Amino acid sequence: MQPPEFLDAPRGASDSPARMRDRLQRAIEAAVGALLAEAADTSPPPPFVLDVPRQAEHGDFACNAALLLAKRLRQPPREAAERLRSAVGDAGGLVARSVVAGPGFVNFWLAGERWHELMRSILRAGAGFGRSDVGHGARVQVEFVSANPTGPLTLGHGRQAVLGDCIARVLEVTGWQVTREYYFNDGGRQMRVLGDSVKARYLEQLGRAAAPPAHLLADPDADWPTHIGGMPIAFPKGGYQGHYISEIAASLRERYGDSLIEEPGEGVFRQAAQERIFEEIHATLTALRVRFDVYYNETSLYETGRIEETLKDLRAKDLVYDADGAVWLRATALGLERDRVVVKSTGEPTYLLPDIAYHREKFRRGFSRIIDVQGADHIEQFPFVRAAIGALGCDSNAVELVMNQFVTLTRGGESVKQSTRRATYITVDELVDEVGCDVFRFFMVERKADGHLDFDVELAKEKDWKKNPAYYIQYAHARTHGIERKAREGGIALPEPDAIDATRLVLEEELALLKKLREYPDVIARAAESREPHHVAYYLRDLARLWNPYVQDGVRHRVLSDDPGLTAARLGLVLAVRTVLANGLGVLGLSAPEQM
RNA sequence: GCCCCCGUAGCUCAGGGGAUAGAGCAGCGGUUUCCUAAACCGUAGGUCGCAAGUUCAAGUCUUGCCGGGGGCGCCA
Repeated sequence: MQPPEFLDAPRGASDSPARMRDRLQRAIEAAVGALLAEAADTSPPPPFVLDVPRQAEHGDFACNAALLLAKRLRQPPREAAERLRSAVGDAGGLVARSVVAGPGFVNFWLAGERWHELMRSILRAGAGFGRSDVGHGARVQVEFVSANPTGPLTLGHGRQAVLGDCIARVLEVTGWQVTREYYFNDGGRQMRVLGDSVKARYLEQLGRAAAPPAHLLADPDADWPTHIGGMPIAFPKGGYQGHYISEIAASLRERYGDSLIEEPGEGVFRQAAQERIFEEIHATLTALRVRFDVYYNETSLYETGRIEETLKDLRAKDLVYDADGAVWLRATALGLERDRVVVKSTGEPTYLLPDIAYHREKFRRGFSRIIDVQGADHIEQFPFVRAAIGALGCDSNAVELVMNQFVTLTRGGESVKQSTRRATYITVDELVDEVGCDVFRFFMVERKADGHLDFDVELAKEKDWKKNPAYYIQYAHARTHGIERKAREGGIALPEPDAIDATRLVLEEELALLKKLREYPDVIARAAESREPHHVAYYLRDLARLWNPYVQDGVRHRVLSDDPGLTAARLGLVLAVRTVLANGLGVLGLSAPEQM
């Protein structure tokens, strides 16, 4: 029943905690199989769960297999559980004790020695602890942010930047080869409006045009006259009102004087605005420690003929038709609720067509997994893209959507109104200046992506660091270095992993820490699989909450003591906690300071 | 009208069908000879929006309703 290598393994051999659970899992599977065979039941075994119970009294692991099995064995659950328990036995020395509990759970306690080997395996693995190879080096693309270069990044983009980056990081540590990609949406109407907005401000600054009055700019539905007091109004309806537009216009005026008056908004103005804004976006992302491997230009899809090709291929499959002077995607034929326009009656594609072409390119570029991180405002779009590329022969199941809801700001309990149109919003730059990159990232990634995020600026700015969760975790890490510094001062060397006798750690809080450390690889695996990095943030808070009090109570269990063996064991714990905190902070893209 | 998200402690939120539902902040009461008091301990606080259903077992899954947010264009 047990894998032979387990029995043969030399004591102290690398025995990863994840494998400890796997072994127990296999032992239970075998026992379940035996019980079913005895009952002449040939159906597949039930998918039971073996997990870490909330209550420590319920053991190191608890299994619900007997509850699922009871009916098929025609036995009361607790009786089935008892049979299962004895069939599993000690699982080859892995299990010290097991009991039937509650309605029919089997609770397992691992043999102490096995449990303590965990610490050595953490120290040996170091930065590799928690890593795995479930991705097998497969190529995955994570596309995120993808904001149009029409203005500074908003908090929604900031959240997405951190979220996407953390998803990429957690995939990297689980064996995927990740490409971070930003879809640079540089075609289309929005960019023309941007150019026109800059040109209008340019003309206004030269006294060649009048600015629309503020009350009209404030009203999205307002129409405005062509002239005011004999002066033409150049500013486009729905134009970009941010102060940065005027700044770009002013720099063009300084450089070119009035020689651009006859230039179209779409030319120099648009180009200058796009470049300047993109530089700023790039700088913001850099300040957030977010770096992209690829900036993919929408315009390149036109230049390489991919747009036309996609349209042609859709037409060949009878998935588009002409109506009202436009070209429609026959989405209803793909099971969706309505058809949608892919080429407007003006001859210009809508955003949908390039998006389909782009996703098709993702497959052509060899990604086996494609993750789109998108704001809730784009959610409607996704099913159409997915259905269309599926119809074109791509594996649409390989495309995933990670949706993130918007960010609201509160400052001292008061909500702060954000309005892009009126340019009365707080930018990522401003907020990062205020709270710092680490805090910003932590707050943005701490919440589940598909829920609204209430960013509490007061808490984020909190310099009373015991209240600020980001600092609380970093401080826990810094403390491990504090102890190391103290040890060095006292001439105490850090122990080698093999020289540590972890069985000296017997206090309840020490065992609680070891158990928490053991969970780390599971947390990472789960965060990666579900694309939910917030689990890592919560885990780190939990771990810090165990660690800070432990260090604090320097009377009950001082790390540095007169007992060299105990000191070595506790220094081992210090290093193990540090390793896991540092690895987890790394997955979230936060720094792990040695001193605060 | 249709679609998506949310509804869990005073507030902000975790919770992978399992046992007595958790954390942070804010309360209240304490702790300083200490590896950082930038800390810690204790305490209080809940009909998990409501109602049915599935299940041995529902905060978790299904349906309906109520409440909040967002989206529903030949805009992106």
